[in-house]
Amino acid sequence: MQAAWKVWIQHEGEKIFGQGPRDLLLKIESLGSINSAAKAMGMSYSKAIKLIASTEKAMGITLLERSIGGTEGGGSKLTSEARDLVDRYNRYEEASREAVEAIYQSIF
Amino acid sequence: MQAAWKVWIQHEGEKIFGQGPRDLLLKIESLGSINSAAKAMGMSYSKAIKLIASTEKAMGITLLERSIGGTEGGGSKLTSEARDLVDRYNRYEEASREAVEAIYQSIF
DNA sequence: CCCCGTTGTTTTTCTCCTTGTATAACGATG
DNA sequence: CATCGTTATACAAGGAGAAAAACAACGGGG
Repeated sequence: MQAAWKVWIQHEGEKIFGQGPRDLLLKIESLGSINSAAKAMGMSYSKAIKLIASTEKAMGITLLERSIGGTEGGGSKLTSEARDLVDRYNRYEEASREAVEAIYQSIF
Repeated sequence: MQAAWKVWIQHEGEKIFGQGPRDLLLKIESLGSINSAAKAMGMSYSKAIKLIASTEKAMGITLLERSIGGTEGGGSKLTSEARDLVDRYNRYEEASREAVEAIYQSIF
């Protein structure tokens, strides 16, 4: 029996960024395309692209630099805003984990 | 844009207690029956009863004293173990809320 | 002995979400 | 100019989960 927690960012009651988008962005960064990242995560391309699009719209920032066509077909890279967001979220998540676990231990 | 969080208790990867069961238990305490509590929460009776049953099984404690039949048809009351669990969870949740919001403010 | 509103189980139905598929545009390379 | 693997959109198909419904058992009171 142990503590469990989840943190995300919301706006007007709508979840706009959390673990899912974060993991997807990291995979895109390492693999170079939305398509391969979605496959690697066992997620359909449709879902991946909708996730990215809705996040971009909700946060009002561009997360990816897309390129279509070319020898390799194209690909996507994270913008600096996306990297900053991922970084902040990671720190937010990690600090919360430590805090929540400590609180749990003190109560249960 | 604001912090959002959720805490629960899990065991072997399975979520065994969280906001949902806590809210349901509180409603049962105030209304006196699983049925009326489920209705008040816009939840189906089937879901409510499964939620209670799975929580009792996972935690190994009895949450409700059920009575079937009688003039009023019966009803359910919380056991002292259930009240203790709800109380601990409330403190766990509230302390976590404060901690997580503070962390969010310091990072974003 | 019947009525009532519970608890509890089971089965059916439905709805939402996800996946899958088809289609199109793109552009560097050979 | 044909090829290739992307991005991107639209729509059909499928499945998982929840709700709904049906049914039985219970027991105090009229």
